[in-house]
Amino acid sequence: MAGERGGQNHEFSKPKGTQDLLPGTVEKWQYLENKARDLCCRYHYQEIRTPIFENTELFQRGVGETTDIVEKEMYTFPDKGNRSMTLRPEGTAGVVRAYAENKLYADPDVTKLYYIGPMFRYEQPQAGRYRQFHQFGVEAFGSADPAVDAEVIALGYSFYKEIGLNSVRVEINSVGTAECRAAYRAKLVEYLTPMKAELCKDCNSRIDRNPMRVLDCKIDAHRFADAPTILEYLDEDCVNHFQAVQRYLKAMDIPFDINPRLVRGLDYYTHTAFEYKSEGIGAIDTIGGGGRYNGLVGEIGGQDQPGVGFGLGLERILLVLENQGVTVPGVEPLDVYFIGMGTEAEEAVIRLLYEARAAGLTAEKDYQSRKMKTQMKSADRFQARYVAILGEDELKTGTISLKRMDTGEQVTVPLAELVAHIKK
RNA sequence: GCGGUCGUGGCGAAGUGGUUAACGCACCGGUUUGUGGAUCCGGCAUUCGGGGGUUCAAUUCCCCUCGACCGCCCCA
Repeated sequence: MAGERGGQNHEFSKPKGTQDLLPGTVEKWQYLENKARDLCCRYHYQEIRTPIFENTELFQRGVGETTDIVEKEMYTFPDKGNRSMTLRPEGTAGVVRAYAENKLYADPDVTKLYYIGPMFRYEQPQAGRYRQFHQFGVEAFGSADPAVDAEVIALGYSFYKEIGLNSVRVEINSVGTAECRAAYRAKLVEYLTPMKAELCKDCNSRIDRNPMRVLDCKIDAHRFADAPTILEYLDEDCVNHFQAVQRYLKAMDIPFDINPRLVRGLDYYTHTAFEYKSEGIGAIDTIGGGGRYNGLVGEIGGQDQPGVGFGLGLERILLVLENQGVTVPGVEPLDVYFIGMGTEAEEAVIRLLYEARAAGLTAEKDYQSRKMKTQMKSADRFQARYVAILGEDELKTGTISLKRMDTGEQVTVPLAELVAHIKK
């Protein structure tokens, strides 16, 4: 699990649904972040950092007024100028805003961006769900080429593979254009309405709000085997686009399943919608998702440009990694732990420590006036490769005792050779 | 927003309506003065999330509250 146990019997405790990432855990985060950066570099995506909060209206318009996110999950507050601000609930809206505001569409090439950072949604926490969570996401603007859809899907897929997650499934769908969706929606409502009385309460409310979601209902799903699918209502362009994406994925040998009922929770998607799924986080199986959003840039106020991107949940990835027993690098061991015996030696050790660190070694000493035996235990805990001991004898001769902790062998070397001896 | 389970020392974890709240791990100290990872010895919660109530008496019973975990909705 990514977070730490919380103590409540203190004056303050962390806000519900948030986590303190302590030493021992942050290394895993750094590992994921480094992998993401390296991968983005190879795919030729560049990092963008946008504000953690934006004008509320950006999300209302960008994400969609009728989405769950906007209707009930946003952290919205007035600032001192009485402007309504919102902690970003997802990454795309802010990046699109920055893209438009900074006129990045002037770039003659496709603009390929990535981000890593916290997102906020006011929800009831559970396994794999937090109020502050973190996403690694990419956005590519300026091309409607289905090859970009495929590249984005491939980038996410590669990320999972490279961090050691081999069981990720890719599901794709096409949600068409607004026009295709409207036609499909009408048909779907037509299909569902006669059976309305037999459907569960949730389904009934969803028929009006978002009929495509009804098909996903856990209670009634079995009744909809013969329901119309969006794929039957795609126009020629949409079909061509969708088929091209599939061809490109096959060309890269990226396995995927078509899920005609895949619906994403954000209103802005057009054409391609996809999710990455995995077992191992309790009731939740989506560890990432994305799609194409032609029209969103124009909606946000820029010169219209097509776009496509994804967002991956880092907490969820970490949970899956943990459940699948994938190990990631931990704390760095120490090259050398210094022990000084006596006031004079202590002072010399201060200097040696400084010099060792300047020379590139990972080095530490005791700061609690503990006796030597205890300091040796510390060195052991820190997995120090060497312990360097300086006492009166060594001071007199300008040497230092170096003990190799794995073999236990100890040698006395001239001070001048200390660093070189440890480095080899 | 709704539902379930739970809340004892740094961590894991027992426990009972009533004088000193097991145990394990970790940590600290010691086993004579400058040497770890083994053993042994000793130390380590005036207190059982917070508040209120019942009772002669509550960590143990009741209520409220906060929090954690899990699930529903929906998603990362």
